[in-house]
Amino acid sequence: MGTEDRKEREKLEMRQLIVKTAMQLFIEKGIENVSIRAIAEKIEYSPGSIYSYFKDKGEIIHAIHTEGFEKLYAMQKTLDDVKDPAEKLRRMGRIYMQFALENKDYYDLMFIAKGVAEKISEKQEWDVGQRSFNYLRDNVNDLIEQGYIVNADVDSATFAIWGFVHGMAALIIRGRCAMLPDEIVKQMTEGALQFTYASLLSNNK
Amino acid sequence: MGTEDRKEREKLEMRQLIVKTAMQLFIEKGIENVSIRAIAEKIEYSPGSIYSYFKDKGEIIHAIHTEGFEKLYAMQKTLDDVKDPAEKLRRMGRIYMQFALENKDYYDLMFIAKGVAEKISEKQEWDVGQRSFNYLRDNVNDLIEQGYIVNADVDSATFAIWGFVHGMAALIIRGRCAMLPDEIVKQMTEGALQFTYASLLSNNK
DNA sequence: TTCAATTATTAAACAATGTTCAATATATAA
DNA sequence: TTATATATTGAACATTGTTTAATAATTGAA
Repeated sequence: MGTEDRKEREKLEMRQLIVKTAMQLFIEKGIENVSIRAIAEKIEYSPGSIYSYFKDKGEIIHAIHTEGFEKLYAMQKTLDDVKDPAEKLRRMGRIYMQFALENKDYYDLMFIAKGVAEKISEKQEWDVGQRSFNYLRDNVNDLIEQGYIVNADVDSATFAIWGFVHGMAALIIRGRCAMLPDEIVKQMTEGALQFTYASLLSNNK
Repeated sequence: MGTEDRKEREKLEMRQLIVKTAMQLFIEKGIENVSIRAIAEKIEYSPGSIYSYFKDKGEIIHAIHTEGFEKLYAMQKTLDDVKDPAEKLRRMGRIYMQFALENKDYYDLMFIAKGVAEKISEKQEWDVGQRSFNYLRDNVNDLIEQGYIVNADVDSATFAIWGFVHGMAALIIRGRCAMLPDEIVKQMTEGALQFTYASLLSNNK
């Protein structure tokens, strides 16, 4: 009897509906301004019903968070066939900033928001983030092996590069550049990327 | 009659007491887990009373935020008599990271938390932050003039350097390095600082 | 000192939040 | 059709930030 399969499928569809709706509202009204009640109302269920599908609000956020990492990794994978690690690094930086600034709500959940990282250390679900981190780390390793980077261990260099792009993204997303016109911020970001990558990648290769 | 002066002084003392108590609780229980009621209880006043001294909770947070910038600027000023801009940059980076990691709650409010930056663009109170930013920017300008930095405009380079240290601080403070032991993170941070500053500062001066 | 006016403080109330749970409705298997 | 399992509900709870009318304390003048 396939009714159990169907039930399971329906349960999954309901979960996806909740996550999708939550994300819509997050983008629309800001992450903090979305209540369980608002999500419930939009999908025309009672608030209590959501708790049959998610343990708590954090679990919904965590589901979106995972979705975000899938998106980011998919964008990174488009660089698979870039051979030169220096060129790959430059492109990765731009892709990262592009993802962050075009998906501010996802990025916020993934790398900035509180109450998400805690879940991560509980579960083993950092995997999905680790995958993206390793994609960068592997490339930094190539950079070192091919002499583009000297006098640095792979982890320190990776952390530096990640910190650099994350820092710019986080400052912008959390409004710490709000006193400057958007256009200027854009120029500064591009200028910073060029300056930094030109400096970090030794031309004495 | 000096009673008005006294009243004003008392009002100020009360504000300071509220801010001080709020900060204590923030550090103790985490910023999100501190209610107006909890602050009121600790100073043995009614919750409503606090609203005679602050418009809303955000104004309390903003007061702490300003205090944090005073602290940071004071630390920056200890580098006033460092002549060599390269050495000054290296030290500034370490001071920044030190401030961030030893005052995580202040740093969070100043550069990461939501609902604080909004207040800033309302008022003209970004000044206090601008002062710290300019301290870095002036030094980057010196670096350019003295040939330590080439092929970069001052704003892009400043944003890059700020982004770099902020990125590392924010990742650590918001638990995105929590899967690694503290000791490793510390080493990576130090390694990243060395690697980055060595790379950014041209030795072809 | 006494009294009116200003100021400070409080307690209660509001609306909104996340979450729980007994009651109800629905769908399933016999 | 009936009994059992599942899904859904709506009301309730505790907690939040904030407002406000009532009360207490303090002030300056008579």
